[in-house]
Amino acid sequence: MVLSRTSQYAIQALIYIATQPPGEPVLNRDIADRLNVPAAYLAKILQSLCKHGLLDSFRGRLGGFCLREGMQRTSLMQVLLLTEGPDFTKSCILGLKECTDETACPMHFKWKPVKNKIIAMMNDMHLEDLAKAVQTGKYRLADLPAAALPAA
Amino acid sequence: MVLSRTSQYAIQALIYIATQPPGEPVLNRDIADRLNVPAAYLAKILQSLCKHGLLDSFRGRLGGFCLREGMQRTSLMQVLLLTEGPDFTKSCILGLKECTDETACPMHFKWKPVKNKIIAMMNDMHLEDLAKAVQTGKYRLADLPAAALPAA
DNA sequence: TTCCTTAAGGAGTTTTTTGTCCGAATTATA
DNA sequence: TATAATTCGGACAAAAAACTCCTTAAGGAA
Ligand code: FES
Ligand code: FES
Repeated sequence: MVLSRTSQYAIQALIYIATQPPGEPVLNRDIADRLNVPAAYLAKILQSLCKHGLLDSFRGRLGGFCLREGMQRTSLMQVLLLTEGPDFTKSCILGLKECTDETACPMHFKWKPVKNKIIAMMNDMHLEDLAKAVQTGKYRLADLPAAALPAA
Repeated sequence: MVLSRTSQYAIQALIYIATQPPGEPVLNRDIADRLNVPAAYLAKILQSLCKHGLLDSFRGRLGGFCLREGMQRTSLMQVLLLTEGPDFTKSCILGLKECTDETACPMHFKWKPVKNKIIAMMNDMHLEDLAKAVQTGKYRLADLPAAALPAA
């Protein structure tokens, strides 16, 4: 309804990494297993997050991915601007090229406050906090694996 | 950010048809020209809206598409349930299969009220009203055609 | 030094979405 | 009845998104 798979995987992975002890690289394979997501695809996403400075990567034994220093307080908006593109916040819900009060489509003045809510929400959520929420055990980062479902 | 192209075209077309005198079929070609969208693709969408009972279609001379009787008060939600699928309102922003308070992802309790806003908004907007808004001339259904832009 | 493990990077495949084309069916009108 | 205008329906094509595979480079440890 709102985010591409790529964005979803990126956010899930970043939160998961943020739940892990800082400085200890996390394996792509482990993230993919944990999130139940295609590993080769996730690898591309992590690679891109490295290039954009959110993650550090290390090759070889004891390699993997870490949150870059100071990136614990990265907001989801920062992530989404990378994964969805810089126009993420600028779009008209009907697809018009411009979305301003002066070029309003018939949905504009209803949509605008909702859109602003979404933007505020994304600006307001940070990896750190989401990771802590996950660590309480009250929230899920991925679907329950089949093994965890009640036996048939 | 939120709607597929198909949904955008469908809504635009329905609003446009709703601005036209009822009972006088509107040509696919005219809608496509007016909205500046691909005619052959739009035709498929209109065909599907017919099958789902929102529109009536007429072939041959004086043919075209009309809003089905009583469909002036169709809500955008009704349209979106057709174009985005019946799970439109059910999705987790992180892509989890379930989105309930019991199966919450770490974004759930922030996202839920926003999502409910979107749903309420879509339930609240009806073709009739949107069409009237367009008829005031204050709102755009499509990007300005190149012809309407200030000369270079 | 050699082996194993890991990410990097590039090319390619599959699936979904978006968009095109064309012939057949239908209808008003001359 | 012939003709032109229109939607219908199916097949096809292109583009974008999601996903895979393979080779190379780099790093740690035996
Ligand atoms: S112009 Fe359409 S939402 Fe702003
Ligand atoms: S479970 Fe993720 S938004 Fe509800």
